[in-house]
Amino acid sequence: MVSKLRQDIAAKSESDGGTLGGLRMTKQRKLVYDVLMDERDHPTATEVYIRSKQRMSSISLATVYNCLETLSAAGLVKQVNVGRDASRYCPNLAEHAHFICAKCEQVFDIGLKSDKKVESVWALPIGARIDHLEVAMKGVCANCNGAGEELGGKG
Amino acid sequence: MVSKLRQDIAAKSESDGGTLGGLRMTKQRKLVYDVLMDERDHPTATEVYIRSKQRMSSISLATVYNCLETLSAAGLVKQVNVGRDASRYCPNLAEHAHFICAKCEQVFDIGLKSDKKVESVWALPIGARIDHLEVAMKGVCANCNGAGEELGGKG
DNA sequence: TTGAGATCAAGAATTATTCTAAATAAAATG
DNA sequence: CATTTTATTTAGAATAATTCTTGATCTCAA
Repeated sequence: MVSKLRQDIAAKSESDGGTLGGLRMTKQRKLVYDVLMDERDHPTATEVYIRSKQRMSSISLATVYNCLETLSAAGLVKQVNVGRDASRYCPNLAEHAHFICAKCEQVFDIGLKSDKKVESVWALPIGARIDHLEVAMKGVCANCNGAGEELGGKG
Repeated sequence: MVSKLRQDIAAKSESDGGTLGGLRMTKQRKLVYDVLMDERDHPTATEVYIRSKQRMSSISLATVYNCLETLSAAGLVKQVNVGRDASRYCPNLAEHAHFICAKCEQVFDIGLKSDKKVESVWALPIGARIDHLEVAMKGVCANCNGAGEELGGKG
């Protein structure tokens, strides 16, 4: 059902307007969404703003925030939080965790092992309703780890 | 080894000063730590500040931030982040996740099921080093769920 | 075309947090 | 014990991300 939604959005992206699941697909919203899809590197709101401005110079930062918020609320993108850093945004709707490298600051999507479920390891509180689960990891990526460590790089 | 550390801190808390694993246990640091131990409800820095001020009226917010940062770095407390909310602090050193209720805003510690490991469900990137893993859940707690829903409360 | 409601833009406001600089306290040295 | 050194605390300024406000603009439906 997620991929069905994807197709619908792609279709909308072709045209000029229309709605999507009650969400009006305005030029700005489409643009922001396209920016996220084009380079799936978990940009921050400011980075999305910079990229969006290259294609629509009139767009404002506030609008980018609005769009990201709207798209998140509609379930079309995910807001990614790692520690206290600025939020990042991600159009990968599959269940996944995030790993950020403390050196190069790249963010990686971490998928579930097949047949595994996140909730399976936690002693969840009985009677509670879990609406949202976020898993964030910080460390050093394979590339930065080992390689370059002795060069005394930035981190 | 964690509980050994605990005892040491408790001991220090009795006396006036001393060091602990290279960490100088100043009045302020002890106070902040005691505040966290006395009411283990995951207070924010501001809440810790308010409680600390009741016992040492001269303490400043900056110092509370300093102490929380120092204690976190020393591994004596954990900084808890859920979404974009203000950080909360927790002296529970066991591996656990956090669940925050969107209605009453209470934070619950969620333990691992016995014999389970967090990493077991994730397809971790080969060659990367994971230093830190944080699991945050949001939803409605057992108490707020079911009870009170029809009363049209705040959230 | 017109009116209502949604969305956008610009900039002000807010909030949590960090930084800075001076004052104080504690530890080390003689 | 007096002095020097170093770490910590304090108060307030600064920062950064995000949200809010207001007026303008757009879109939809009649």
